[in-house]
Amino acid sequence: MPPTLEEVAQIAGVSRSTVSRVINNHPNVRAETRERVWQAIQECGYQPHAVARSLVTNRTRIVGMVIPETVTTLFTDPFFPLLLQGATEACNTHHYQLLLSLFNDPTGQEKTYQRVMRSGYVDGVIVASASLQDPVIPSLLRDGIPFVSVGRHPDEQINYVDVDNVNGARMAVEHLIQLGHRRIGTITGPLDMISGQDRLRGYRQALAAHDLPIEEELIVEGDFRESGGVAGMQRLLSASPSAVFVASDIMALGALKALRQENLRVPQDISLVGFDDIPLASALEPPLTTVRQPVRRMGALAVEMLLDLIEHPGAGPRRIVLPTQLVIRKSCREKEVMSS
Amino acid sequence: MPPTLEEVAQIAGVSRSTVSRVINNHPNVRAETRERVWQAIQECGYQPHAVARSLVTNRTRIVGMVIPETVTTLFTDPFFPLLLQGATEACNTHHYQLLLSLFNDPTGQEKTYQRVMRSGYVDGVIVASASLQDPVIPSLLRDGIPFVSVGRHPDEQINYVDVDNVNGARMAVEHLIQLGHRRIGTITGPLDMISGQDRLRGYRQALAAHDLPIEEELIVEGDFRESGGVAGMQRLLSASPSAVFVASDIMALGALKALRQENLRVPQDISLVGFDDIPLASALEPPLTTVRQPVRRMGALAVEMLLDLIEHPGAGPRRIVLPTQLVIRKSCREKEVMSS
DNA sequence: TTGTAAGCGTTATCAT
DNA sequence: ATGATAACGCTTACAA
Repeated sequence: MPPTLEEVAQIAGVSRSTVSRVINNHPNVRAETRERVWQAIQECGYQPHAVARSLVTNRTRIVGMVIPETVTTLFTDPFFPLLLQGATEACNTHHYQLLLSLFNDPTGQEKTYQRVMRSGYVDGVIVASASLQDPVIPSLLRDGIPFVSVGRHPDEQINYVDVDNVNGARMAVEHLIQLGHRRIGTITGPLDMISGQDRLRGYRQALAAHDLPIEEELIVEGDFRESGGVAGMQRLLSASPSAVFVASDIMALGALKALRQENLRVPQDISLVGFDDIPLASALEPPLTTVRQPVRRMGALAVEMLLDLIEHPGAGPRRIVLPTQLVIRKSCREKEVMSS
Repeated sequence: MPPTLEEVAQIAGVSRSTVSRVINNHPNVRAETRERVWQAIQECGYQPHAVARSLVTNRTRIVGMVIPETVTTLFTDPFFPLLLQGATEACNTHHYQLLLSLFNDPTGQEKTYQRVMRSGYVDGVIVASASLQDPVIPSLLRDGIPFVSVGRHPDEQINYVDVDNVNGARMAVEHLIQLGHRRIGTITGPLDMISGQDRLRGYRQALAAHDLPIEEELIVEGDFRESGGVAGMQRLLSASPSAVFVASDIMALGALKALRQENLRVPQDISLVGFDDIPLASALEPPLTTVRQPVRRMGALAVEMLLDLIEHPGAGPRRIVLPTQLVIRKSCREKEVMSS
């Protein structure tokens, strides 16, 4: 049996409360007793029992990371790993812990939600890229559980951190425009996700800013998966774009494969820009020009925002939008101006 | 305030204990009261308070996943994500939760260990690919915390799940031998990890089985990272192998880049086999022949073994070794027999 | 500055 | 079959 407060108290010859005060550095303890208590603590290797503590403080120092059902298959995409890494690191520095919840059982969603969220184990949660109709966010709101969303959300009262998807996409497409491309297609993300919508919006903004027409046949909806990239590119080909902005690197890989299938070369026959800058991007042949987003940092900031929320509830909504960055590699090339 | 047992009891007109019995399906409750209690539970939306429950049962239904310091940078490698996914899914089906701990602060290792492991929040842990001198395993043993290691461990008493690294490596090298290669190099994993050692052992076994000499200059130690693959291949080149078994796909990517640098083509000039079968492998040019390991399954089995351990302590050591599988793509080619 | 005692929401023992 | 009641290990008034 691990030692308890009581035992430490015995050894130090004080009461339980005094030991408790020492551990929580309450001010009103005589320096000498404080000393004696610490010694007793060392002596028996005392470690506070977090569960018991939580029962009275109503705080567990555990935050949850909720990854909704729809995206668990994307786990091979380094987005979640990086987000997790950032989040865990922030937790470590603040002496919090991270509980990982995949909501991957569509039928039992609500049940799982109840079990996980209302068990009292988490002080708050981070919700990773929920689609707009995901039921988790409304539930959280209803239950008054502190949370921050990774990826912005139209609802006014929701705290989030996000990257500037609109601007990132816009930079990507403007890069293509500057290279002389005029027929620029896009394979979007799922349009029920804000990030999917935002990247499409950036695409539109870039075209509009350069007085290029927006043609619906140059826009096909994808799903952030490789297979979606393949299918998207196949459909897009009939609209014969000279360049394509693909809303994720994983889809860009699919697009590349589809092009190879058709014996089209990148960038000679068609230019490609991705989004994410996952390690794969630089490993592709040709190395992919793409938009880098600070995912790990986003994970860390999400945790910090959440802890702030937990410790200072009630303040106005918090939002952070991080910048993105265009990384130019070798998948784009100038479009020669044709005289025809 | 969420409802407590007491309130449910009030509504149902019974005592706290009876409600508790109903919730834990104890047999000795009259069907009719049971019914009334369930109704009361629905009525007020009661949810057991896990923390309070844990205090008395000494069980949290939380398992920890410990990822030691040395590997956190490898988080972009899909190994951990997949392991996590498998583990989380298994947790879900058994109504457990998963607490993720990266031990990424080398100085505070022991402190973090104490805080996380001895806080009483976890019923047991899974230790992911610790190096042989990692201090976590001895600590766990000392503290009597149930755990299973992902990756085998020489210590007799340690429970683990692993893949058959020896055999996987052996298959890979035998594939090269069958293609006619005789000078086969290898870039190993870190040799302070059992998986690194085992894959090297497989390499040696394959050569030995075919009466090929083992030349030390054909063996260079890597680190499971891309940069290690680059460096390894550069060194290996002076020994002029016609084929190389690289102990991880990520390193194989590095090796490929190093070869490109030297204007050597794969597989025309040199054949390459990797290990892991991460998504990158099939995306490379040429698609990489590699050894597939069931990582996700390993994660799920690790959790299941751990739960078994928690629920039936004391039984003999448990071990699972899963088979690996050679996936032939396009990075290897027959070695023409030269008459010189 | 320190100690006493109540209470957090459960489960478990022991009566009834 | 059900109800008191005592833990579980801690924090926190309140008293001294």
